[in-house]
Amino acid sequence: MLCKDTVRGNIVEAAKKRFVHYGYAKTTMAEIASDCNMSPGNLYRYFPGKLDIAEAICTEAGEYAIAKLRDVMRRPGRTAKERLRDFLFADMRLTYDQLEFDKQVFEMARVVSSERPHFANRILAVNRSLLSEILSAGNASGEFVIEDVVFTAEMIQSASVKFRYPQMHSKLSYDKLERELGGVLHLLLNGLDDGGAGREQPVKTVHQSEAEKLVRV
Amino acid sequence: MLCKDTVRGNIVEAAKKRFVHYGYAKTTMAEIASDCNMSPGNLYRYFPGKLDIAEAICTEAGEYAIAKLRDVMRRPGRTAKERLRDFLFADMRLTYDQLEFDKQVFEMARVVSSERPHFANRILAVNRSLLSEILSAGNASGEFVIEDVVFTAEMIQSASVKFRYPQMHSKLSYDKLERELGGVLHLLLNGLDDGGAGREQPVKTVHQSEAEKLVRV
DNA sequence: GCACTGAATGATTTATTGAAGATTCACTTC
DNA sequence: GAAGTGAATCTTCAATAAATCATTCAGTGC
Repeated sequence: MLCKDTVRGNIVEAAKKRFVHYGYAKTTMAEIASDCNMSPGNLYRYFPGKLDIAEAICTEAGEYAIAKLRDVMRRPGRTAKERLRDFLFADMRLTYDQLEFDKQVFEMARVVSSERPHFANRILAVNRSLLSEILSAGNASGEFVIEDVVFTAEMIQSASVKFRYPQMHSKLSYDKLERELGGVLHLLLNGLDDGGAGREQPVKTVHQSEAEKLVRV
Repeated sequence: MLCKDTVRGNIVEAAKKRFVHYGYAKTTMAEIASDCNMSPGNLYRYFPGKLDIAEAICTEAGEYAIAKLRDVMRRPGRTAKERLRDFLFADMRLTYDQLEFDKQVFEMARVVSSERPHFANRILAVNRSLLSEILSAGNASGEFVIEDVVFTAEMIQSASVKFRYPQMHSKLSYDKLERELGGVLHLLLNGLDDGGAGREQPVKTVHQSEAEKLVRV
């Protein structure tokens, strides 16, 4: 959180209120300036443009999320597998809470990541570095035997894309998403050819028949 | 492929030519009708509307893709793992070839799957049933020990979402996608805690440093 | 010369409206 | 009466006019 006492911090706070309440597109620079008791022109002494104010807000939110994830990651007394699970679920939860229920925040995030692709990449890279940390710890403890930790982190990101992109969330309830992430994680951890002993997945023949009914394309 | 001799088949063929050449939006019912030497009104004796003609075309394409995947799946003398690999790569390749290079086809697919969500679900369900077949064969041969085959097929679909949605293709070259699918597949097959012996992944410290440089959010 | 103003500028968005297109239906043809 | 017509209707699209807005900059006050 930027200091509210600085002019820059003030602008960010004022803009955040407007963006969250009315949306990015519907907020004008004049309104933000007016909220800060200054003229529109003066905003440009502190930010190159409107988009940069939004980016600053998103950066703040990103930092908050990273901090939260670090907390989750570093809870004591957990195995690397548990940490990985905690991390992926927390990440999904953060995205879901931030973007699923707030149209305006979603709009802002969409604009920023489409106009500033670099921004989204940076977030993804930080996320990957945290994942790598977990994997390395798992290597150290003997739980994992991973040669290329960063590559593997990238693959975990690829496989969990569905749980980090809100466009996909739109169709699925949080419960459904949790179930799916659980299933994918299980595969990622154990692979397809594990022993199969002590698995919690029940055999659901209902699914089979449902799927079969649909096979008519 | 529908029979060209039926009126219905004729309409589909004429519409396909137009849609592929000029795009869905830019093609008018009057044009399709004219190509079939009939009046626009008469089209409605054979299809409820324009969208249904597009859906018929997509269904045809879907059937073609399924047939191709069945061929790939049933190549003799392959292990279940190899079959799974073949299947996922072929699936990605089909999507890529059909949608990545043809703006018009992509437009049609997008319209149909957004206006007729049911359609996309059916395709996905068929795909899943083929996946299940592979997994069951793997169970039978002892390669896999999977309790709930259909659930697992669903999870494989979740984890490979990135490789079946063309929106995501936009940013990545085919080579990059192949590399990623290879990596994800490796994880899915072997899990994170496998022995690590005889792995083909080289340790690429380049990645590490690249990622680290970005970690500045 | 640093912090700021506010009118000027040019880009973008919104509203309006005329045209084009999807769909319907009363009617014809064979 | 099954197959087909084409003008009528109602929706959607596209062009453009009007307004709004982001951004700039010459100028003000301290």
